[in-house]
Amino acid sequence: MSVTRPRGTNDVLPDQSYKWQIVEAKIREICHNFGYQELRTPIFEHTELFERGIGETTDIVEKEMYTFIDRGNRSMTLRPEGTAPVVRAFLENKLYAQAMPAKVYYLGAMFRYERPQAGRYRQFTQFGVEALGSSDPMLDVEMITLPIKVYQACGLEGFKVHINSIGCPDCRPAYRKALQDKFLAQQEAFCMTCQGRIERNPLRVLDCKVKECQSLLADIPLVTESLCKNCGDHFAQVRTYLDQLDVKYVINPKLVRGFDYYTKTVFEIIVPTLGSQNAIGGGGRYDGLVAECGGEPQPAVGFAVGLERVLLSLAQKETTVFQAPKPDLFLAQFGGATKDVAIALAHKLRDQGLWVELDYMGKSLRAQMKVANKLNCLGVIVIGEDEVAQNRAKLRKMSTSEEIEIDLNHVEQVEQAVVKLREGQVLA
RNA sequence: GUGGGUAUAGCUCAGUCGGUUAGAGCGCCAGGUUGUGGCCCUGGAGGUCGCCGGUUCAAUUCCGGUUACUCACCCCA
Repeated sequence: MSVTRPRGTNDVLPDQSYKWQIVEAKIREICHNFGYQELRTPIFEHTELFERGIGETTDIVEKEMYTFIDRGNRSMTLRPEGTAPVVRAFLENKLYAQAMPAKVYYLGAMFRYERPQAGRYRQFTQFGVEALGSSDPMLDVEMITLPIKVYQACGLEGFKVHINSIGCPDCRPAYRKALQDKFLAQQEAFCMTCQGRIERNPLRVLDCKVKECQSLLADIPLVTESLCKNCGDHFAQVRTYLDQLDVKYVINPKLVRGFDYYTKTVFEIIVPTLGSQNAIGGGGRYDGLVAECGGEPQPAVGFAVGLERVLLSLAQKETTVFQAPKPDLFLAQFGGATKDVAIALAHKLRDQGLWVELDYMGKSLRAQMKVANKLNCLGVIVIGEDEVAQNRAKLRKMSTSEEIEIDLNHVEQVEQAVVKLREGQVLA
């Protein structure tokens, strides 16, 4: 029996899971403020949805999907991203028949069969937002500002926003052709991967990391100068709103995204200190995807954030957002009747919403105090035979060793003391 | 899928130029304090030296393979 987790997966242990809960709570709060509601889709979908939605020739579809045949001989795929399922749910449940745009978010596990690396896992967690049914540039801007709010709420700093427009079916083909022709003229000068890209997706050559390739791009035409009027106006309006909101960004004409469905606005948010996998969020407009999935054409825009990467970049710096939770009280006892009293008291206090710890290992009082200290308990109540006899006990504030007497029959005395403990006030 | 690095206690790592009982710090447990934590002191538990094979009188050490981790490419969150 193997006790190792599958490659590229992670256990989130108790000393980390509270951080996830905080990030998730921030996300839900901010989505709520922006008016986005959660849409929960299945973990797996019909394989065809991703093949058509993401694009047959993308890396994800060609070699990264967890695809299996189910017992009914259907081809199923663990979702590698969240947008296509949202579009499917939008169409299947006829959300377009309700008030538009449809504003939804999702939060959950995605799966891609890739070689694991820092910030890249086979099962990873994405939070994403989608707005379907409107082409208003205001929504493009919300897709950039919303994740920024999330990062800021988590105490993350030092991220950079890159934006670009990659045009639409009216203007992109011409640009793509122009690039391709230019590259083909000196094809041998490019690296091997780029030579392949020239055929398949010449835009991808733009963000190649090989120096030789970059040096060949000096006088290539920029997408931003090849946009049709509609796309150009749209991009200008997006920038105007961003400026008005004082959002810092850089226009990166070489920013290209991997999925086929993007049109017009694309953006990425990067943490430069994160290593090679440094994009903590990205997205863009996908005005053609709804039609591609078989619905009436609907403009749409969205983004996704990789939570492992957010947590990773947060781990690089101290932040006050992530305070480890502390137990309110430890009830120390000596066994026998004192244990019975401690159990009963713990039960009552827990009913009042207090986090109450007990000893389950038969430890001595001294050892129980050590445990309480190790757990960072705010206070300890020692319950011995004298205390049981008199129905009174000492409550000790661990940070200062201050002690007060409490009446074991009056639970509200303990509650009041805990309020002070949580506030860091003196008890007396 | 391609290339590099690593694998010794729960964690971080020493170490063995191939040789008898493989170490440290931290953590864990107990005691010093027969009813009071942090600091200090003492003691204890805990390892098939990743796995399989080869060379050798002898392998944790050398060699090959394998798996995992890790970094980078590719790509992406």
